Amino acid sequence: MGRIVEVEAYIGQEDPASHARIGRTARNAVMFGPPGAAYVYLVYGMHHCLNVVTEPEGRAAAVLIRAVEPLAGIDAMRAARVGAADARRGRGAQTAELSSRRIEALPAARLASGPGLVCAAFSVARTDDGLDLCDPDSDLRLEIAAGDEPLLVTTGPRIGIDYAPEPWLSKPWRFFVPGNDSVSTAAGRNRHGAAS
DNA sequence: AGTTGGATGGTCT
DNA sequence: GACCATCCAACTG
Repeated sequence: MGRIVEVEAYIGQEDPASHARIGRTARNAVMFGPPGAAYVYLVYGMHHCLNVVTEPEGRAAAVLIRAVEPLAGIDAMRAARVGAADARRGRGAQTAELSSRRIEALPAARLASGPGLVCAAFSVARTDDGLDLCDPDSDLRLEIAAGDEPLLVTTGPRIGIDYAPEPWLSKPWRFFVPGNDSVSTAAGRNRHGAAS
């Protein structure tokens, strides 16, 4: 269990950074479905990314969960990270042990500090594509953080979409908690946009 | 502290 | 056959 501290928005087929830009396909079909569903896909042949479908059926939009601050079940997340690392083949047993050692030494805040790492820590895979994240009985679900004091959120440009033309490339559609240790480092967690 | 390149496979033309 | 909504190790300075 954790708190989401970094997300990115991909809005509509007109957004050239979105998987929906090419229209409905077998991979992105869930994005065109009802809101609240999980859209899970594989990137770079080895990492999964978890999104939440946000707009009514027919309009493709989703929010990518980029980072989660672990709050409970930290041992399970760590074990899942080790398991995900071990699952990769083509590496010698020695390097596998080294990577396992490195994960064991990781601070809890860094267990899900990136979109691929979120899925590794929470054991999210392609088989979770289409799940209803609003189902209170589901193992994988969203909950309202009741009782928490509101967190400061700031914005910045989205990460890893250099192929997208302006103005989309610079749209401040990445939202994160500035200074939070669990925000992804690739995104440069000390940077912040206009709003504060 | 910042940059670079390799791993790796599903998906679409 | 090209293209990735990434991560990490191994470099440079």
